[in-house]
This record gives sequence, C-alpha cells and structure tokens, in this order.
Amino acid sequence: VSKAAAAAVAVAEAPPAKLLAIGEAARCAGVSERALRYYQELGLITPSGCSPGGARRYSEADLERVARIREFQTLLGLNLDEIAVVLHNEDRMAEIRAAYHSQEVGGQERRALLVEGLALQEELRSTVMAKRNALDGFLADLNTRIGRIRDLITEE
Amino acid sequence: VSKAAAAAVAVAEAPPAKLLAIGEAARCAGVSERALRYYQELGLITPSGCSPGGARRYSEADLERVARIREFQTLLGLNLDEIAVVLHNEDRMAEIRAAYHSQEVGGQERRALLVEGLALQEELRSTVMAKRNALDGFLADLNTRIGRIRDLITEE
DNA sequence: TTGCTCCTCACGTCACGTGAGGTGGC
DNA sequence: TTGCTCCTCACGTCACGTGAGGTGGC
Repeated sequence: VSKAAAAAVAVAEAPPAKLLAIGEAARCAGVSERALRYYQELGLITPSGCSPGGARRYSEADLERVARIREFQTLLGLNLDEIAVVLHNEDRMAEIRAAYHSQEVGGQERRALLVEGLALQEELRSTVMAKRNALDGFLADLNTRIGRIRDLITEE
Repeated sequence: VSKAAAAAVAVAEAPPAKLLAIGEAARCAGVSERALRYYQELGLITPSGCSPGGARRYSEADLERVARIREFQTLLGLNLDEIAVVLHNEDRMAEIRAAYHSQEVGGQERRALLVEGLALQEELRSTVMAKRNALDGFLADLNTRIGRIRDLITEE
C-alpha cells in the first residue's frame, strides 16, 4: 500500500471529527462570519455539517480551504471567480489522487485531466514567481530609500 | 556641489516638459481615466497642469506617482488611505532632501522628521518582507503540489 | 463644422461590513 | 427562562467600471 493510498484511507476512516459553529470557525480562520457565508453563497465552500436547526458546522478541512482562499486573495490578488477556478482544479486533482487505484476513471481520460491540471498549476506558479520578482524589486528600491535617509541623518 | 543638490537644481531648472492629457496618461500608467480622477478626488495626485478649458495635464513625475500607488495596491495590498500616509511621508522626505542645504528647517526639527520618516519606511519594509516570506512559502507548497501531479503522470 | 477627447454627475459592481429583527441551543 | 449565538434580509462602503449628457480643442 502506497503512502498516498494509506493517507486517503486514513481520511476516509477519520472519526466524526468535531465540527465548529460559524463563530468559532470564523475566529480560527481569521475571517468574518459574513465572509464565510459569502464564500458559501458563491459556492467556494460548503460547511461539512449543519445542526438540526440549520446552523452551519465547519470541519478542519473546511477551515484549511478558507485559509487557501485567503492566501489567493492576499498573496496573489485573485478575485473570487478566479479562486473558484483554481480551487475547482485542485479539487479535481485530489479526486484523481483518491481514485488512483480504484479504476473509476479511464487511464486515458485520467491522464488528460492530470496534464490539464498540471498546466493550470504551472500557470499559477508563473504568476506567483512574477509577483515574487516584483516584490524583490520593490524591496531593493525600498532599501535604497532607507539608505538615503540614513545617510541624511548620519551625515554631519 | 553635491550630487543630490545638482539633481535638485536640474529638476528646478527642467524645461516646461510636455504634459499628457488624461487619456494618454492613463494608457501610459496602465490605469483607467476614472482611476486617475478618483486618486485626485482623494488627494493622492494632482495633475501638474491643466488646459484653459479645465482638462487635466499630467507630467512624467505624476505618472511615476501613479505607478507607485499601483505598486502599493497590487504588491502590498494597501488601501488608498494607507497609501496616502506612505506617499505623504515620502513627500516629506523629498522636501527635506531638497531643502537640505538651504536651512529653511531647523536642524533639530529636520532631524526629528528624518528619524520619524525612517521609522515609517522601515515599518513598510518589514511589511514587505513578511509578504515576501509568505509568498516563498506559498511557492514552495505549490512546487510540492506540482511535483506530486508530475509523479502521478509519470508513474506507470 | 465634424470627430475625438475631455468634463461632471450618477448608478452599478465586487467583497464584504454592519446593523435589524427573529429563531436556535446549552 | 435567560443569554448568547445563529439565521436571513438589506443597506452601506471602498475602488473603481460604465454609461449619460454636455463642452473643449485640433
């Protein structure tokens, strides 16, 4: 049994796991309750459970998904439509990984999905690297400015 | 005569310099005309000139200022209120630099302004470095994901 | 004079913030 | 039963986008 398969089984066998109410979930994820409801409204997340009365219940995995949404927003500046695309792609990759041994998907089709997904991830990576380079340039410029102010202060 | 002073004189003596209409300016800066008017409404930029009829005319320096605003927005995620503070600080630094030899400002007061300005720039730098580190972490994670997909494709 | 560009309202949009008023759960 | 939390509208906000209707400049 491969490591990946073992992990998948472990996930599948995971105990009921405690679910958080929206207030606690929002605090943990560092976002507002409104944001959680809004992400759900757009279909970015779906709380793993709900109370008999209809209150949302969030799992650990839900919170990680929210964290990922925030990363895309704050680090990369993607809007929620773009994030939906990236998340959807990542979800498909996870599905393919999970269904790797059980041949639910044809090898041909599966390979096509993987190649397509890989392209999307690599496109994302080039976006990230461009951002990183721009940030490094900005930082160098900032250091120059700081150096000049230091010179003015030290001078005489 | 110091290099800085020579540069300041050069700026002061600069010829009328061609000013751009808002359409051209927007194209050059890579923003919309609406954005330029909005930045002006908030006091972030003031076009260097205007036509007799009241049309805005932008200088090269105006365009650089717009580019700086965009950097703060897209790279650092600052909002326009925060950007106003940073720009104002940079303006004060430039003024002090320009008035360095002509003793318009008392040495005591000038030094205090420089120290305060330096602190603000260094605070900004720590923000930038935090962002850079977060981005590096994100990139590392992304590379891991890409590696795993590659494994799935190559495997078998 | 004819286009093209500029002007000022002013309403729309995205990603939520912020109450309003009412129900659920320990 | 009393608080506290959750629910769904629904309007406000920030940084513009997008016409509407009118004037300026070559």
